[in-house]
Amino acid sequence: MPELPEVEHTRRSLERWGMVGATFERVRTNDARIVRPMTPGTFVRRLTKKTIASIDRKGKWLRFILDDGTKLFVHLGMTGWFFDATGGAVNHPLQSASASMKSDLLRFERVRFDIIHERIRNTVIYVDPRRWGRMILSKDDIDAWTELGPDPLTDGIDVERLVQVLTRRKKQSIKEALMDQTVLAGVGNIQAIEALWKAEIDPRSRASALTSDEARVLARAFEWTIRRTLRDLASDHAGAANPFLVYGRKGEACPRCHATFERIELGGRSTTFCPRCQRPLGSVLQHARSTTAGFVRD
DNA sequence: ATTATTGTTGGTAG
DNA sequence: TCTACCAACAATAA
Repeated sequence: MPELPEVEHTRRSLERWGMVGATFERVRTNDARIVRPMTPGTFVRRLTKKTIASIDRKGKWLRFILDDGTKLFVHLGMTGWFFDATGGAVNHPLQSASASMKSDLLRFERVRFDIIHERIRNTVIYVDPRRWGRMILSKDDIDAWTELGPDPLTDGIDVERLVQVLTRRKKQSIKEALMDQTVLAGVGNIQAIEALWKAEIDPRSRASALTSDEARVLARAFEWTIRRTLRDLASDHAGAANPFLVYGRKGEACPRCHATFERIELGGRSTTFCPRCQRPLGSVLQHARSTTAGFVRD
């Protein structure tokens, strides 16, 4: 289900459900795909009776630190969810977390955690229809975690570093480059689309054309879309409708300039953008200055 | 029946 | 070693 904001929301939900400080009383799974290369039996044996000291996140990965120093890494893939058996599901940005949807998704239960925290028992269920998610138990940090770039929310965006790493991407579009997890951890298709719109940057521009000034605008745009998505996920109407301004809105009017949004493909991923007010890198600031003249600038 | 979907990875080529 | 491209993974939903 996940990009950075959804995974962060999931992390906060797991904390709210009492997972930090809890002990795994019983773990059940028979899904050899999600826990690979460990077998389900080994996974269950290694996790049972361990206590969770903390849960942190980098990009789209969650990391559970256990009391014996081992770590459980979790990636939600495209369709991974956590459910609290007694309460609701983690909110989904694009779909309702209604009771009917929950019971529908429970057909795809893959891992079940029975936990106990200060004598209170709870059950947390991992559901994942497409089974692209992963759960990896390891003594050390795994490569997939270590190799991630800085996380925009926890580390912030270093504008000069961004320019420097993107300068090498001579062939790649700015949008594809931003979705590379070593460039910025946690940026996926939706957040890239929303941030490029906010920054008024044409997603087809070569990544290497990004200037420092444009990178600064882009960094602010990421902060804007990440905070906005987090706020939406925490609201009680989350999942009621598409909360995004651009993603999934091909054919609709751009809220800024009222041109019609177009959909193209970049790096095999669907990309919605405004053909009028999203400009090629190199001309973005001049354009922004001319179009915001007389208006308040953020 | 066809097309699209919020992500990563492993192979290949340069 | 780094960059770039693509098929594969699985299960729906429109």
